[in-house]
Amino acid sequence: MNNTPALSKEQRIWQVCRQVPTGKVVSYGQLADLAGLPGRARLAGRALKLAPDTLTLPWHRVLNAAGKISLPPGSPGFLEQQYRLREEGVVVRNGRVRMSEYQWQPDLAELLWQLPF
DNA sequence: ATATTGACTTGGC
DNA sequence: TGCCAAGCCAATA
Repeated sequence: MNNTPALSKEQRIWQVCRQVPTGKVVSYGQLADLAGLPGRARLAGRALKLAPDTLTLPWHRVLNAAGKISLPPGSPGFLEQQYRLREEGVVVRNGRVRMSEYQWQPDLAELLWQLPF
């Protein structure tokens, strides 16, 4: 029988975020969609904010739908995200990246295999 | 119990 | 390009 406890919405967001490959990015809305939470972009943002550092999530690969870093420009978080993205070879100009070039397009069947739900 | 606040998105102008 | 209004809903106030 199945004793696996259901994952919280935040945990599902975290699980999907873990699958985003180096050098690629996703939007909050896309992250929510892939986690089975359509229309819940805000929840995705909140989930990342609440994520424990011990999870070492690639949170920096998550941008808003316009391809822009959603943290306050110049803030510590903004600067760290920009730095981390550049470390992976992602070109960031004015706090923004070209989604047409870097947006992750996952193979849904494969993603399904990876996720615990 | 009502109101405001977000690491957001989309459509319309 | 940019601004605005809706829609979203858990957490805060």
